Amino acid sequence: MYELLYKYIHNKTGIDQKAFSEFCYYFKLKKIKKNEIILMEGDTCKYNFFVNKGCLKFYSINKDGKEFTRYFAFEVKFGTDLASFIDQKPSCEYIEALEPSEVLMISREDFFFLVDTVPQMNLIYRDILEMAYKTSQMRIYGFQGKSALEQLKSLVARQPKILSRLSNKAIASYLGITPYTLSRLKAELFKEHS
Amino acid sequence: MYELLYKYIHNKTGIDQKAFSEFCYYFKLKKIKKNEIILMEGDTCKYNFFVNKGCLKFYSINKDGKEFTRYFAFEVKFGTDLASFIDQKPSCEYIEALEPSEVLMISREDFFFLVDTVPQMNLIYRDILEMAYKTSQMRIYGFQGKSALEQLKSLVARQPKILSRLSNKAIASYLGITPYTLSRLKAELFKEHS
DNA sequence: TTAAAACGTTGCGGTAGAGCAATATTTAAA
DNA sequence: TTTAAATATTGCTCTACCGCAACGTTTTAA
Repeated sequence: MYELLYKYIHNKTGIDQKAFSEFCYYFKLKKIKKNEIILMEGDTCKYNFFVNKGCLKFYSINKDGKEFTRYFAFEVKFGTDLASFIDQKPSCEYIEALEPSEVLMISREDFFFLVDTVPQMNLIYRDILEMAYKTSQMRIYGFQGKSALEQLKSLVARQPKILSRLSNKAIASYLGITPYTLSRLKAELFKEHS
Repeated sequence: MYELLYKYIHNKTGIDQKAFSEFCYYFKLKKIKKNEIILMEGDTCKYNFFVNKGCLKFYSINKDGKEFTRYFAFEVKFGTDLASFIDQKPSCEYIEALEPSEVLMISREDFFFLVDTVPQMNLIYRDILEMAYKTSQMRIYGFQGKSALEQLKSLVARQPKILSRLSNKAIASYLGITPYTLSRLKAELFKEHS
């Protein structure tokens, strides 16, 4: 149950099993059905989620009812609505499982208790903040001024398995295009590769 | 010289003049000419800049030679390429003065010395990190799926003076559109308001 | 003060992507 | 296993924005 989380924290901090076992029980296992929503817009995000299995989609819905995905969290990744989690104020996004999933969840209170008392968890939090910022920057600089086809190519380059694992709808909402356009782009990509 | 910086830190932390005066001299005044570039892409960003007067533009140039602006720092704002500043690795962006400007600059070494020794500066750094993240999120969620006109309107709503203070070229590169399109949108905006 | 350079506006045609509709394919439920 | 529902593909038309070109306006520098 805690193997992946241990591996994750060990890789980032060099923690040993004994130290890990002293706090890992703060993380609770939760099974999530496909398409189950674990955070609604407007609710306060009370947990940080570590994905053991499956995939979470973090997205918002704009005034025209269109979905925009900020982030997919696959196995061995943390994910939460940081702004809501940190300040305990209403979230602007939804979190939903795209597959039957298992997460290790930890409450804000417990999480910050560990951040303040376990040096390795302090490092992990710092890493989470830095990655969150860098990921945001990448989305701004990496996509701006690029055609949809170029964006798709760079997504595939970074995460080759993503195309076969996620639906067109999900990927399109991440790229900010329609599923129609994505379908056409995939056809083009395939043409180039043959 | 330090009035604005004192005001800024006082507002965020309640610091008093005496405590402030014990470390403010770590910030050095620098005057920057219009169009002067104070960070080049590829160089390591060694300083954090607090704008006393004028305006800094933070932007990158893509492979087609097009400029994309991430952030404008006006008076009473901090700005730096955080990723480069934190890790002391090559920057992906340029920093340039859009007006004759004055900044208070502090080196990475001194900055983190203060963050680690002055509680109020620790708070300031946390605030900078959080704002950087939230600003990024706003750019992703606030712009995606919106027409250029809607983006322009929300920019004007947030910073009404920006249209008259900055050139079309600067604003267009922030919105990810061409100056031609911006010019046409401004005409449309004006039509609506009459 | 004046000439040159930079910037802003607008007409025009071109293009990427949107979105409907019709069909094919996959997935899920009974 | 069969059928319904969700998803994917593709032709067609439409629109927002691009980008050139030509012209007007403002800024800058000598």
